[in-house]
Amino acid sequence: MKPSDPSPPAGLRQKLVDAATLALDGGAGEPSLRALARDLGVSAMASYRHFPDKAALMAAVVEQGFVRLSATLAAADASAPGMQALVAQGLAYVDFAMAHPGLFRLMFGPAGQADNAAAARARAYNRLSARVAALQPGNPAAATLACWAVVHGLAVLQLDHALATSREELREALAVAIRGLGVEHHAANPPETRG
Amino acid sequence: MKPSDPSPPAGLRQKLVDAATLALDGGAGEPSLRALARDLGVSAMASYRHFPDKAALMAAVVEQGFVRLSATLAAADASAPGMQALVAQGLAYVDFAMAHPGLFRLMFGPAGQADNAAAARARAYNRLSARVAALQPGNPAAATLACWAVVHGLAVLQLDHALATSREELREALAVAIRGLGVEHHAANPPETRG
DNA sequence: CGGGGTTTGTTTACAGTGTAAACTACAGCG
DNA sequence: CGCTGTAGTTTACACTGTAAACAAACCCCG
Repeated sequence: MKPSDPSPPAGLRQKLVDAATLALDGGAGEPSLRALARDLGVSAMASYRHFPDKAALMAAVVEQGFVRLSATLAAADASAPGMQALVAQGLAYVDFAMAHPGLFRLMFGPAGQADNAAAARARAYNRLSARVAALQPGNPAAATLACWAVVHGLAVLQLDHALATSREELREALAVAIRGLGVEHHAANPPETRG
Repeated sequence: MKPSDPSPPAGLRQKLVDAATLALDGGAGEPSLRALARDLGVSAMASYRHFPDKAALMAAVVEQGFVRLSATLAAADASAPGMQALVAQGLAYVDFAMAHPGLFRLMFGPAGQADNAAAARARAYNRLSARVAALQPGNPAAATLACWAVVHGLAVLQLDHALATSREELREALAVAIRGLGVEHHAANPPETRG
């Protein structure tokens, strides 16, 4: 394969990210740089012109993953009013994890600790936070945390050992948990459980 | 290193598991078989007398991890009555994750899908399930799921991007979520959200 | 006691990986 | 024209997981 056909002049970087994302969801774990290069008809060292090392490529993949997840979440958030938006977001979150298991695991694995990934994650978190705060004025921080935790936990659990949980059961668990969080601001006593 | 010093005759298997567990929590990702062998003063191929491949070793590590986690959880469960036992278990769960980040990630990563790991996980899940069912007769399945999800999500989130969440905030989020789940059986309408 | 079989380990060998180093083709520009 | 920067190449190396063949130590049975 001679160096003479890149249709977009500097498209390799994006192609690498996309190919890695695809391979990731293909089931087998992290693809090797060489395999990616082979798929793209390029030499093994080509990726080093765009990323300092493999971890950087993976970080880029993770970042793009968060952008997509964030967009999906935003769409779900806008699809329903009030508390139902939370449930919708939760389901979208779990759906994303199931649709892109490899990517999802990478996003929240050790590779997801890169700075750009953290920033993208923070953006998604802030949107959720605002939504939750509107519904739970009492203790928005704890409620937001708990809310994300349920959803993320559900996603990971579902992903990992398949829980044998149907989508309906998922929705129900989600609804129960979120309603539980929301109902708390109706309760009379937010007890100070002796910190 | 000549073959002439194994104090316990067949202790290599356990030593491998322990060394791998230790290395895992040392920060750097999955240790290499060769590095483990080096640490134990044994040849690179020695582990293949005890495990068919690296994945099997890791599965054994995961299994032992679940045994330990289960024991920790059981202790926490017995340390307080009623709903406080749930919060205690949740905190113990998160503490375990923080104390053994590498192991924890492995346990719930793709390596955790081996059969023995699934069995160990099921045992822990059943204990939790029983505890939750006692507190939430209305919809124990969904509540159990949600409960584990919050705790697991909290652990993973805390692990991953450090959330900058103090232990107090964690406890609070945990308490809020679990109380929310428990309070639901006080609520008048357990709605059938049209299954 | 001796001898075979199993267990536990060894050495050697190979394909695949991430990556450092040096090199090449090509763009734009003085 | 030559200079410089970019995007890619080939070559080389240390390291990985693992297959294959071999060797010592154990057990049990004669």
